[in-house]
Amino acid sequence: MHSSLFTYITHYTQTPLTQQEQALVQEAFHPKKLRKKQYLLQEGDISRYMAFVVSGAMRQYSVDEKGTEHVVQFAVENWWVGDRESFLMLTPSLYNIDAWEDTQLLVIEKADLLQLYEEVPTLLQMARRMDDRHSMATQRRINAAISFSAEKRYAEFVECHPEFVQRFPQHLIASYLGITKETLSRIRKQQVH
Amino acid sequence: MHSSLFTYITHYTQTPLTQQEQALVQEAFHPKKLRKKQYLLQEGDISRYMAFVVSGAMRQYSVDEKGTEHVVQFAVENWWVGDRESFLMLTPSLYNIDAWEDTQLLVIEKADLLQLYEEVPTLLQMARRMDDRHSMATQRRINAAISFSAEKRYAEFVECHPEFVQRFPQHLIASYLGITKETLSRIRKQQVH
DNA sequence: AAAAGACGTTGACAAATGTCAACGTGTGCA
DNA sequence: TGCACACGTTGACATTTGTCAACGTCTTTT
Repeated sequence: MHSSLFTYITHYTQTPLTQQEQALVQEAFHPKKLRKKQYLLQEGDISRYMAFVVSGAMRQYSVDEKGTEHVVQFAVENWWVGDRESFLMLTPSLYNIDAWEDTQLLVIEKADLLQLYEEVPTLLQMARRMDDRHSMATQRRINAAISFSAEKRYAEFVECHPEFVQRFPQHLIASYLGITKETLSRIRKQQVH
Repeated sequence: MHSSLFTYITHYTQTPLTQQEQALVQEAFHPKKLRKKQYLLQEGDISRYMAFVVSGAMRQYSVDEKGTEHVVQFAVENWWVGDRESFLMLTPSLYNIDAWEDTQLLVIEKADLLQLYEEVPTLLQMARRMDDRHSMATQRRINAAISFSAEKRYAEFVECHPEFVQRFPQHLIASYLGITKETLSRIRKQQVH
């Protein structure tokens, strides 16, 4: 159950965990199963844990006054989910996180994570690398949002996230790109030519 | 010259630097003056350093095929500038960074920064806090970009960044919000009512 | 098997935003 | 002093995108 997490950590740090470290990690991360449509977090809740996706697919989204959903983040195998702002500040979250498919998670509580950072320096290193990657990706997404047309944003999305294109329906991808499902449908129709 | 940086570090970590640590920091960060319109970084360059803004105002922006500029980030006193992606990956930057006003910087090279992280743990702690704040801010900006109307994005911007509203002209703020200067002008006209 | 719902598509129309050109006002430079 | 330039505004118009309703196809549920 935890082995994909070990693989992930090693992949990002080039440093295998010792047996003892593996034991500490295994103890801190608790398996959790979510069925399709189940919530991991609801708007207003405080995100008291972060979770590693072992298998399945999740999404993080906000809901506006009209009830329209806006996908802020997708997550599939070997991604992390959790609202960072709520987790860090212990404030009510602005977002919902739910399972788009039946999903296997490894969940860790904040206090345990902080302690684990002390005990397993490799994990801290991994967190830093992840943060770096995350900040680069968000910078690009912001630049795309303010610079590119909907058509170009979609093309970039398909190129950078083919795994999401197969996994999530178009109306969710549209909302991730900040457009409606109808607009995305028309963009796709044009591109076939 | 370096005192505002010391103040900043202490503010974010609640840990004053020792005399010796201050000396190390002072040695690693080099003062640099930029006149209005001077570049710190040009598209295609590799961002070999990060810089702390002591005084003045900078902007980071991309330029599209049509030659239109899109502001990705503003930075004034007590902010950091530098293209993180280029800095971390040592790849050519997609962005330009230039001085909007005459600006005083404290510049640090990558190798020196990494070494300083080892020597001054407080600095590492500061970096982590900054990254946390940065990731929370970008998450909100992305959510705004995909969920809010131009009008609402502007309202939020004014509320969250009054310092930028006074400091930068409207056409730059428009480009930061992903709209044209004409649209921003009309939004502002409506809101006066 | 039937019913309900999710998903994608299409058309007609409305609303938001962009484009282009013109103008007035400052500011700083020659 | 005068001239160029940056900035913001406005109008007319084009383009993009959203909204709403309808429909067909699947899949899921009953």
